[in-house]
Amino acid sequence: MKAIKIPEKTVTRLSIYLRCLEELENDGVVSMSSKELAERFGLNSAQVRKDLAYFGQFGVRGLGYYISALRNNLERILGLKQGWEVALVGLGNLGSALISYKGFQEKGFTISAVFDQDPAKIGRQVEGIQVMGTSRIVPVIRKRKIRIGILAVPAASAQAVLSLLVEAGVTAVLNFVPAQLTVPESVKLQNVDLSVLLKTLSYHITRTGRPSARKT
Amino acid sequence: MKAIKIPEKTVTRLSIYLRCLEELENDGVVSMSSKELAERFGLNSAQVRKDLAYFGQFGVRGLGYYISALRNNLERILGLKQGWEVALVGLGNLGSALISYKGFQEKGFTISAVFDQDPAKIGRQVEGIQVMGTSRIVPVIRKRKIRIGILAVPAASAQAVLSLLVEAGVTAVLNFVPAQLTVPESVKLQNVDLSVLLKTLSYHITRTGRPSARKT
DNA sequence: TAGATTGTTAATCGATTAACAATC
DNA sequence: TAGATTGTTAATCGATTAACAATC
Repeated sequence: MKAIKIPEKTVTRLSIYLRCLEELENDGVVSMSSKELAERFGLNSAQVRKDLAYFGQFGVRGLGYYISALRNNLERILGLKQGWEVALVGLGNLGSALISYKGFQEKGFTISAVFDQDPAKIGRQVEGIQVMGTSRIVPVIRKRKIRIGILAVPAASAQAVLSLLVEAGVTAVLNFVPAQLTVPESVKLQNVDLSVLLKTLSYHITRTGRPSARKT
Repeated sequence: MKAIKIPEKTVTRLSIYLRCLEELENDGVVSMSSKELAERFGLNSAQVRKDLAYFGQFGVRGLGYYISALRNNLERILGLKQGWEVALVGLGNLGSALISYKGFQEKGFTISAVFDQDPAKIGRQVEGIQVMGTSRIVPVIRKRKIRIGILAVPAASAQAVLSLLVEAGVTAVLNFVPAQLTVPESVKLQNVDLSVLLKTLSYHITRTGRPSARKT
């Protein structure tokens, strides 16, 4: 058994390829070369071939890739052949937003457990799900064997809640909390730090744009 | 004038450093070495020094960095000494979520214009802001000199709306739409593709975890 | 077969890290 | 001054891209 490490960036690109392949399939396209695909993605054709080659040989020399077969393979590789249950912790502004956001469901990710520590929220129904207290995190997630968590709590309690999620058996967390959090090696922590992203935009404007839209 | 290109990753790390410095300052810490700082960030000390060195000499040899002065410098570099107005386009699930999310405001980013193409939404007040039709994007953003846009519309209309934002003079866009969009060189498009992030998690579980939590 | 395109190796590019002279 | 730590150069590492033999 060889242990070729697959770059994180490759996995990210794979799901971008997949999105594009779904569109192509809908348009009735049967096959395409890595060169044509790369143009759509705005990438280099060698990169497309190399990304795919990490997982096997999916192309046909002289012809290219069959769209439908490739789409199928990418879904399998990414683990999208099955749906996933997701546990959301934190029902503040962002958490509430996420639970009513339909985008996750469409991709096969179902928020099926919601936790908050506010007694005023516990017991309420949100999008058909009863909100539970944080003391229920470990038993409920364990029982239902949920593997994905979404962390949308205040920064101060983030590490404590994250540890509970990990204890409960979650192995992948989508983290919206702007804080330096630690997880065991085996757990994947995917950070979505909106304030960092905005600051990057601020930097860009400051460096490249003429000053304007000042707000006091 | 020299044109040293500053890596995107450096800018991202700068805003992570800033968050940590704010905490340290609140704790009354006066100074710290790059080694100690790097430990907090989970990074290499040489990287911290190099990231900072792109922008000037902020340290004191033999001592380290004064927390307060460094925080101040990073705020200046990132363009956070001023507040920024932000235009939000798309008042669906995610857009509604974002407008009530208080996290942006706290960091000095104020959503001050909201657009949607749905006649049922136009004219309504949301968080004290009157929703405008998409035909108002160009005149309103131009008039108010807004430089940052948030894109939260359906994929099908994303490119058209994005082009309007660019036409209106926006130079930085936080994009939540999972689609391949194009902007002029001068415009910074920051993608936040939640479904890609979830698929990365799915991949991680599939590769590393035991199968479980199957949803049909 | 001739033309096209893959899969893969080798070259290039860029980012991270180690090392150290400069200097507080 | 002696000890510590910066700023920066050089070495290393990893990811992207060019090139091409294999082969449909």
